[in-house]
Amino acid sequence: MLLEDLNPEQRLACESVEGPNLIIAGAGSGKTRTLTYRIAYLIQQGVNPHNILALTFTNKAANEMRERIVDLVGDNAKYIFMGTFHSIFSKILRIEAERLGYLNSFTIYDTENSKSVIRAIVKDFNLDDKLYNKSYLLNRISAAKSSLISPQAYMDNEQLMMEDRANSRPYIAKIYQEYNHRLRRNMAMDFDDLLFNMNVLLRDHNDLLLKYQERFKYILVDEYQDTNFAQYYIVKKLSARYRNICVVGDDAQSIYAFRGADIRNILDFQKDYPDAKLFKLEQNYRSTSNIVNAANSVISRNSKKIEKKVWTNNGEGRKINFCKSDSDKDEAKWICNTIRDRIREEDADYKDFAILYRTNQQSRVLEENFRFLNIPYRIFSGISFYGRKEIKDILAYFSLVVNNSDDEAFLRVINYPARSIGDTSINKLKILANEENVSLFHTALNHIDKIQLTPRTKQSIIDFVTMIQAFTIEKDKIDAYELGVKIIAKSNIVTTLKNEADPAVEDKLDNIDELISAIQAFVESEDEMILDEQTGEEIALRNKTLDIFVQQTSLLSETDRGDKNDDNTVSLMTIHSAKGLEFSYVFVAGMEENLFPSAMCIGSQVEMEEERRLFYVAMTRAKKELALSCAQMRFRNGSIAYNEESRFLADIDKDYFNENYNNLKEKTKLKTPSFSNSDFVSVNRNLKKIDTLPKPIGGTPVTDMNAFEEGMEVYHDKFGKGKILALEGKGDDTKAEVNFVGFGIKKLVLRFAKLKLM
DNA sequence: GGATTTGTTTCCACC
DNA sequence: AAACAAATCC
Repeated sequence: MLLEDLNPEQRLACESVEGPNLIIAGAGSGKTRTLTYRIAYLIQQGVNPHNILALTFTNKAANEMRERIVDLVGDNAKYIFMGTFHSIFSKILRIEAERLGYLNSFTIYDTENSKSVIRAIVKDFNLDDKLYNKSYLLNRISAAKSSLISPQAYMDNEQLMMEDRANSRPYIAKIYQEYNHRLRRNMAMDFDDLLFNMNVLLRDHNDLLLKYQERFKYILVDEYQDTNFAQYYIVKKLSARYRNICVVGDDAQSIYAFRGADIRNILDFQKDYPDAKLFKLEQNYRSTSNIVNAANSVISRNSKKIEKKVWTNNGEGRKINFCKSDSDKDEAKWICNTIRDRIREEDADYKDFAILYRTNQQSRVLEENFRFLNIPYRIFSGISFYGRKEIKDILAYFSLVVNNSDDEAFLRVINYPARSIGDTSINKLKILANEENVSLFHTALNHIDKIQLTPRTKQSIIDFVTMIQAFTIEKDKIDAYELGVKIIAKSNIVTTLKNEADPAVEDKLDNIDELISAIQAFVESEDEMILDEQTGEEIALRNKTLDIFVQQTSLLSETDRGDKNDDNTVSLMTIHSAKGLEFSYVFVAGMEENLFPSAMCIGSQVEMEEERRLFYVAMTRAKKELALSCAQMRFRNGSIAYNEESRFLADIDKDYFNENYNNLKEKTKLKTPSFSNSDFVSVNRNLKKIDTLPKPIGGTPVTDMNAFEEGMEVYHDKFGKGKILALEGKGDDTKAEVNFVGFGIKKLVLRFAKLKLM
């Protein structure tokens, strides 16, 4: 029997096939397994795979799940519609593009493209680009789109307009409007448009709403805690007819509020569907009990959550390993050494290890060490494969061929490789394009005679657009591989690269080869099956054309990238990209205040709770051993940062740590005999204690950080009287070790400590 | 028009 | 520190 491998709760969650269902799945509770079996069970019960829509968090997860379901219930299962929100709805938008006034060859803009469009608008509007910062604007626009607020709705929204005025940025609505206008002119959609336009499609076209409601009779959503309003609304609309909606998630792992994810979607599911059945998967099969309990103690500090108790039958396992090093370099060394030790002493391989960090820039120093020590590694985040310049250049050629209206692509490649078409000529083209209200490509092709250009430049432009046009004519006739290889050859990018005195040329050529292999794999991949609405016949979508390749790749994340399966490498990635993954040994590096939790969240309770959930996610990736590390000194953004250890360390009871941590704390404790509380940070949390402190007494405030000397008696607002034991650093970075009466030795950054001389 | 130098920005996570 | 944009020179 299919479901006999599941535990009782998992099994109940699978068997409840009809109606609204909410599955709260704790970390490591076999969520993917349950989802997989649930879908397999649906099919076994006679549900047509065509009628199943499964929305997952990564494309890779979708593909793995699909394969597993095929294994369980047979080949028919490959027809289920499964993938990320963005990839599924981009496919539907492609099919229905004309309803929205788009061609189906529309381009999907990534963040870089979007920012570039915004920068151009700010320039054209003659606005201050410091005030109208492109990242800020894109965030603002993205937030609006994720909440289904159109430019018009934005202008009509008093709240938003008031916020912008209060921020001295009254023109954001106008920029948003112009941004959308330009995207449309470029026949492009940004990431948020894929969701926004899907909503428009379902809102304005009743026949399509009905068509997809009928099509997707059973809807499953994974990682529901990370859905935003636009996603929530699509799901709500699509499931409104049959109400077979099953959402799976864990509120404790909600980590995407920054991009509009709304935790209320999962918290309020039962309000939306009062008849919803609730299932809780609480048994953790992944981690040791020490890790599970430590993670529980962290998440228990958060206030807003659905009650659940994650537990495990697994053995206690090893205590949490810890290292506080002097610098980021030493931290990296410690991690590498520990990995080597484990591999030598235990039955472990490089692929069993992951190093997780809060910010991408932390990967650099780690990478240096891995290189130096010859430990094979792979960085999953940071500059992704498709973000590399040489790859983006080629993809821009592809985009322009597929969609001649794509001005961003045009501008990127018009003079790369150099064709003697400089800024002056391009600006003339831009002005004319604006007057004619057509794309740059179109202007160059049809209106070139209207501008004054040197014959040489003019010929260059004509040659360029003629070349692109020739490719465009072929785009539906030959497959992506054939056309792609042709474009790469004719564009001369490879030859140009070879002539550059760039030490990284070999890498770049390798990357281009990898891109070509990816196109080949795409062309050779199995055809996607669709159902003919009229006849009910299954049809293979055989067009492996370049436009589909381009659309598909723009939605790939680095974690989706096919690892060369037998890759035995240590994984380096941000905690965000580690979501859903697991490793035997997990290192969380950079456990420091202002880094993790990020400086931007300190001061906001809500954001701090999200950081804490992020830490929870990091901890629960580990199966066998969890190691946390921090550095006293770290290079960041061109300067040295000194940070205290992360407050999250103190969220974990010290019993869960090994001696590395407790010895360190023991030392501190010995130096501070008068502070008897064993919880070494309770000072920070225990407000009562602070309230009972003597009221501040007099003293001289000090502004010059060099005025302090060892042995001086000082006064601190919270810790009271103390004596300076040691000073280190100078100027604004000066730190002091001060022995406070009743609080013991504290290390303080003088700039913030507001010490007074007694 | 193109190369080189100088100045400026970004410093949180991502589809 | 490094990536990016602008300014300057040839």
